[in-house]
Amino acid sequence: MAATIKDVARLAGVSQSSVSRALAAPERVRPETRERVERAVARLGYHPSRIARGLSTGRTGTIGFVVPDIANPFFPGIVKAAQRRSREFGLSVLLADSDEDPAIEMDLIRTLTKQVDGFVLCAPRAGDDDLRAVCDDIPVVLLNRRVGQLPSIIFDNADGVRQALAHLAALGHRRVAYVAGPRTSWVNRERLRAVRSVAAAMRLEVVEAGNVSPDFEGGVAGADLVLAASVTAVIAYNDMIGLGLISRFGARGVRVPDDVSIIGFDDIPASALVSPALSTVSQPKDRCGRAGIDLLTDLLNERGRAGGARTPLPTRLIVRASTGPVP
Amino acid sequence: MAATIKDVARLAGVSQSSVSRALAAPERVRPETRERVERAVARLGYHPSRIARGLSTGRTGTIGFVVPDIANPFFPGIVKAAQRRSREFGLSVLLADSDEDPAIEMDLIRTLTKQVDGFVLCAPRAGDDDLRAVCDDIPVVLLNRRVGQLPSIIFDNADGVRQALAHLAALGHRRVAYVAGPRTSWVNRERLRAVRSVAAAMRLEVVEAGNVSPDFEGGVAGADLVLAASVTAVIAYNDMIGLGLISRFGARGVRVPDDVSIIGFDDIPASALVSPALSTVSQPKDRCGRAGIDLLTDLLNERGRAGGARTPLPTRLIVRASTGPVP
DNA sequence: ACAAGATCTGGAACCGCTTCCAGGAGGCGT
DNA sequence: ACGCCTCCTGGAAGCGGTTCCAGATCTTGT
Repeated sequence: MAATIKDVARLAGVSQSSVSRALAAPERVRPETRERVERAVARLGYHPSRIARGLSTGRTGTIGFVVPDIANPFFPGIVKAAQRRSREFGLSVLLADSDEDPAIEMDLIRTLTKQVDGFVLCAPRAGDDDLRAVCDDIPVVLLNRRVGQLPSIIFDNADGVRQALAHLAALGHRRVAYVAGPRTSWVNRERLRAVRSVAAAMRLEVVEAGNVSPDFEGGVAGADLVLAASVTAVIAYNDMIGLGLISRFGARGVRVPDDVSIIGFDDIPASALVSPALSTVSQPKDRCGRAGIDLLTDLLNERGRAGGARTPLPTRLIVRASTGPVP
Repeated sequence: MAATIKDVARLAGVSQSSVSRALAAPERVRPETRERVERAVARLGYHPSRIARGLSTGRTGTIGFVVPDIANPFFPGIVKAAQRRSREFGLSVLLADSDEDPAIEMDLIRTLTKQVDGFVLCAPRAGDDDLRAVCDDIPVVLLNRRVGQLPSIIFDNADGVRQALAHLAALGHRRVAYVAGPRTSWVNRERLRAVRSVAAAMRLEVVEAGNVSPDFEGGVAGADLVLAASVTAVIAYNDMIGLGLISRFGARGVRVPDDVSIIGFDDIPASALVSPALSTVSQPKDRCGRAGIDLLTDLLNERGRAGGARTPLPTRLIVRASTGPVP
């Protein structure tokens, strides 16, 4: 059906090897040969079979991208950036959604291992040891999580927390709540730790509310915890929780930001659209996606695990309408 | 490195062919042979190489799934369902995001054609002829769009519109606006046509506002068009526009639903969370994703283009807080 | 007990490409 | 004119499976 390298070779009147070379390393064949091959390729509309190439080179030209939930608005931005970057490298992205289930996740990784050159892994729930095991088999870049010295791309959570607390402190708040996400989440632990230490340094009082699930419902539940703690400001583990807080506060007659200020994390699209718009710590999702692919391709090319962990990506506080002076 | 079929054959003391058979068609080998193979497989942790299998069978075990924008909350649900279904079939899904660009889209399709067995294509912007051309090369299922007799999965837009208008009519509305999406969108044309014919049948007056872009900003822009048309209810091409309408109405002091009722399309997650919550015509995204994969696998198995187009998936009006009696 | 058939098995070709290897053609120094 | 090097080229051996084919073994009917 489709033209193969043989057809090209025949039409160009050269050998298969020459066609292969003309395509892969044009400088290694005579200009005339190259031109004949190019003409034949054009006439036949030939595209080399990635499968066959994969079999002989051991490279598939595909990278696996695992996310816990593509419906979580935090991820699409990252995935899109990663895909764009991959396209520039001529790589394809095999996206896998683990449905937040660590078992499916490892299963997915195992079956995909055979058909990808490496993984970009966003696996908040998997065990450290599982991840280490995967890394032994195949190049892996971790996203939004650090495990030992494994290559990873993370955001500067501590600095994000610092910006958020400085903002609140400047508005006169002295007592703030942190609505925590899942206890097992590496990012949650990072943010919690940062909240504690930064608050201590700034002489702010901190109360921990939660853990709640990292979604709208979690925020709704968290709102009541927060109200019981009589604080004037709250930092949420993420924006979905923040949105839940706003909604529930509204329902309970608590005004935002007059009675209580709210800051989220992630800057998901919806945060800019609700009212009041949610102040949030934004993370450069596109840079994250790009950096993940870049680091992985480094790993793929220079066998010598290029770089290992990278310096964290900067975060930035976006002040919107959900934060105001202390009442 | 990894075990190959040869290693298994050696360890089991049988030939490669027997190993292959024992794995692919266990009933075609003696039970004893099968057992020896199974033991060897287990001891070696052998998994056949999909690449190699692909080369000799011509099947990759991967299907391409193209969406215009994975960040559009309409798609993740569909993609997730498709992925789950694919997993059941032992297929992988190669997700590609065309960034709403028809050129990238066709490019993506062309490069992916070599590495997938078929496509599920959600391509609202591509030309009919381009799509037909793709279908000649490789099995394709279209999503949310009908092109001639090409296999496709669509929703029952007309019935959705009917439910929406019936709801509004029951609330006493006589004059409603339709805020149209992109002129080139097949779905928009479907909905527009349905709005016209159903409204005529129900003796409702319809004014068309738009076309606007199918996002929040489009809704904001559409709101002013709607107000200028002095209607008491509006149907938006999709929920993002609906959310924009709600927001802009709020900013202009127009109360929803007291002054004007709003119905969207798609039932994206955010619609349930805003206030007032958006009434909307919901489409079974999970069934859509599943059906897409099912239809494609049918196509893949029975060469004879199984079924062609399917009957539309049912839509359902979800009444929330954005619709009320005519003022 | 023997031919005919059904079952099972191993060898080998093949899928489409890359890459190693050996050899021919041409350029250069002496 | 000779040998040596470099540059190109074609042949062939893989990569790891599947599958066709022919032969070996085992049933079965008579």
